[in-house]
This record gives sequence, C-alpha cells and structure tokens, in this order.
Amino acid sequence: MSKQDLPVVDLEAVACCAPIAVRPMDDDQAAAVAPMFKALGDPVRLRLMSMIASVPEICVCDLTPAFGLSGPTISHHLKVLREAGLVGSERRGTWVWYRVRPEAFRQLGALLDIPAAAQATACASP
Amino acid sequence: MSKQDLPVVDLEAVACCAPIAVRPMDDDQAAAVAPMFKALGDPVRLRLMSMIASVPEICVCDLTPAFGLSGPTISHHLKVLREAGLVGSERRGTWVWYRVRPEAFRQLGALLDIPAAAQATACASP
DNA sequence: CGCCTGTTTTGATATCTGTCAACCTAGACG
DNA sequence: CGTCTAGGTTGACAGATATCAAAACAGGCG
Repeated sequence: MSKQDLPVVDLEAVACCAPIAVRPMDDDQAAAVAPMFKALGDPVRLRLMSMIASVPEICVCDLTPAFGLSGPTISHHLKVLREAGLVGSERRGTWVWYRVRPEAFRQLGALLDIPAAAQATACASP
Repeated sequence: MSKQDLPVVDLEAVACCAPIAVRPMDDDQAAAVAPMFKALGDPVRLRLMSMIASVPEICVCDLTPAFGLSGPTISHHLKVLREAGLVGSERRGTWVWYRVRPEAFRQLGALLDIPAAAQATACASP
C-alpha cells in the first residue's frame, strides 16, 4: 500500500468511544469520528463504499462506469474514503484495487449501537 | 410535534436497504441514506446527537452552553439533525426538548452491520 | 525507447456549508 | 396589553466541496 493511502483519521481515537447512545462524546472524539461519517455523507461515496464493502476487492475500472461521472471525480471521492480510513487501495499492474478496512467500518458501526441498557433508559418516562 | 420537525429523509427508503457490506446500494437508496450520514459528519452535530441520544430527552437550553457557539448556530445544526430524521423536538412551555428517533438511529446502524456471511465472503480469496 | 491505457493530481469554477448579527415568534407572567 | 426569555429564521460572508478539463504519472507492450 502506497503512502497516499495512509488514513488521516486516527482509528484509535475512534475505537476509544462508547456508542453515542450511551455517553456524550467530547470535542476531541467528535472531531476524530466526524470525518468518517462525513465521508459517507455523499451519495456517490456511499455507493462507492457499498460497492467496495460488498465484495472482497474491486478495481477502479469497475467502479467508474457505474456512475455518470468523470474519472477524476471518482478518483477524488475514493481519496476521501481513503483518507477517512474506510478503504485501502493497492496497485497491481495496470489496475488499482480497493478494499474495505473492516476495523474502521466495524468501529463506526459500534458507535451507532443501541445497547439494551440504553434502550431501557430511553424508554423510561422522565 | 410541530410541522417543522417533519423529516425530509424517507425512513422507509432507508429501512429497505441491506447492510452496505452485503449488497451495493442503488442511486435512490444512496440518495435517501446519505443525508443521515451527512448530518453526523460535523463534529458539532455529532456531539449534539450523542448528547441527545444518551438521555431520554434534553432541553436546548442544556445543549447550547456546551459549545462555544451562538444560539442560531446550534439551532441550525439541530434543524439539520431534525430534517435528517435523526431527532425530534417538542415545545413544552418555555423550553424545547429534543429526543432521539430510535427507529432512524437503528436503521442507520443496521446499514453498517457486517453480517457473519459477509465476513466469510470478504475473507475468501477471489 | 515511445506509445497506449488506467489512475491520480492540478487548476478553475459554481455551489454548498458553518457561522454570526440582526430580527422574528411563541409562550409565560404581570 | 407590554415585556421578558428561549428558540428559530433571515441575510451575509468566508471557507469548503463537487465537478470537470487538462496535465501528470505509472505500467504494460510494441
């Protein structure tokens, strides 16, 4: 994996957080996590992410034709996903292959968990 | 709940989707879901969301002082979360109270699930 | 080497977003 | 009614973002 793929997001800072339905995040935690959600907050990147995450790996040449967008634009969105730490890329010969980073993806999902205890609290009348 | 709280995001469109680690989303699904992730893609909104989700309900008057931001700015961010369908608000007398919408929150989390089957697929060599 | 294909970077531009100040609205309370 | 407080809305503006065209870069292949 080349230098350009080093994620800007600090995965350890993300892993430290309890689900947001359990404990409020402090400013540093929110600043560490927000870029990951932001990366998924664009329809094109969300589709790219789902195309990448639903197979073991996929070539850019298979991603680009799925959108009515120019190559540079797709490349830009892939870079955002890379810098968010959500995907990694590897060049093999002519083509570049993208894969999901399961640990980042899993940690993001963990933040949206609603533990049973939190549910009970949320359902209790004030 | 007042008219202004009607979410712009179509929750049914969100609920229809398999986890993005299972099946690629089509354009319509991505367009329906992206605004929810986008709403969480700002550090201020992420903190607001976690403050709201970690208690049964909370008053705007308790949210605003937690940030070094003006009232209108907090109000703007709360509107984004409301229109994303992630939270709901209710005025009771002088104050306005915010609550998480558990169904929206749960559906968003479900999109990030990594089912065991998908894991196995992702680990298999092509 | 020189050319071709695939991908990324750069530069330019139109649009969107976060923020504040100023103003407006809803309810409580005289 | 008049006034006070809590929130929301509007307008303005600096900074970010999505997009494309053009150029640059990387590898294969003649």
